[in-house]
Amino acid sequence: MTAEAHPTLTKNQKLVFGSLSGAGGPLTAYAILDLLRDSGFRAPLQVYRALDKLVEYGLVHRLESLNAFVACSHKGCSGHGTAAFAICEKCGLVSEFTPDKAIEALRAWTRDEGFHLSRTTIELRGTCRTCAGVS
Amino acid sequence: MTAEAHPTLTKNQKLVFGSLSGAGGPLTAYAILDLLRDSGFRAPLQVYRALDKLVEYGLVHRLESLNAFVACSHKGCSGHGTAAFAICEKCGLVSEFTPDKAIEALRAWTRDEGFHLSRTTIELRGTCRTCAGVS
DNA sequence: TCGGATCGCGTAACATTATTACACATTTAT
DNA sequence: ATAAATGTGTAATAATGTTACGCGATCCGA
Repeated sequence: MTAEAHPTLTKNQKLVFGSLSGAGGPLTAYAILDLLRDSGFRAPLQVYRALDKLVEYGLVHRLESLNAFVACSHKGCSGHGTAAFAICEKCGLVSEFTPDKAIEALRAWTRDEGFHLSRTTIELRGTCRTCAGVS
Repeated sequence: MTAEAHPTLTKNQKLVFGSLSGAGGPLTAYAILDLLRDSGFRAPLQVYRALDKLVEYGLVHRLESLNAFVACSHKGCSGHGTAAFAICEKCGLVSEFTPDKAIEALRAWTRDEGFHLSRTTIELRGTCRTCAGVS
């Protein structure tokens, strides 16, 4: 849970985090860039640099299977453990959750193997309750 | 484990699967393309089409966090369930395993949520026993 | 056995995602 | 005050993935 404080955000980091928070869902780096052109952003690197830091601070997660980024759902987020994501392939809804049992099972494997874990990606693809119901 | 037979592979599928099997580790689509130029491959699409099918048949896995592909480690593979991957960031070693407990825990979550699961990605990043020992 | 439907294949062009290289500015610690 | 570290801006380029189009082979029903 590493509830460590993160540094205060720089201007660009605040802008990127703001656009992700406002989006209510995942955005690609280039989508963020487009949103922030009015705020003076001109190049992808400005976005990627801010995202790197935000991910490092635990304020933003990267969705590997989407090549996109999403604000952490912990509202007053100050860092936390591994998260999992369920991604609806119909409506795009992304649900963040913390599957403690699964995480512990994976950790047990790493202990047995002598694997030093630094980062865990868990992403579920499928159809959310609403879309599954509609069929 | 859905031990269903897959269709016999086409020429391109065999070539792509062969290059992945021979590699002993993950390859990007473009790395495969380069390996197969001598066999007549000219364009990325030839690789991606074959990979799509091979993934569908369960013979190949996609590593989302690497944008790469790896042959399934089940030697005489004829399809199986969800796999997890531990990726060493020092030496590039990728270990495939089947974390049944973790998978069941995730499935339990999907049942509670009414989420219809179609595909599960579990990828661990870190340092393998050997590289961790070396420090 | 003819004809359409499906599937695989080849090629070109293009779209999307991410990084490298370089220069300058700002902040931080001494 | 100054050196080091961090953040910023810009341009160019690399890496990854997709769309569009046409052709040939195979499968299958009429």
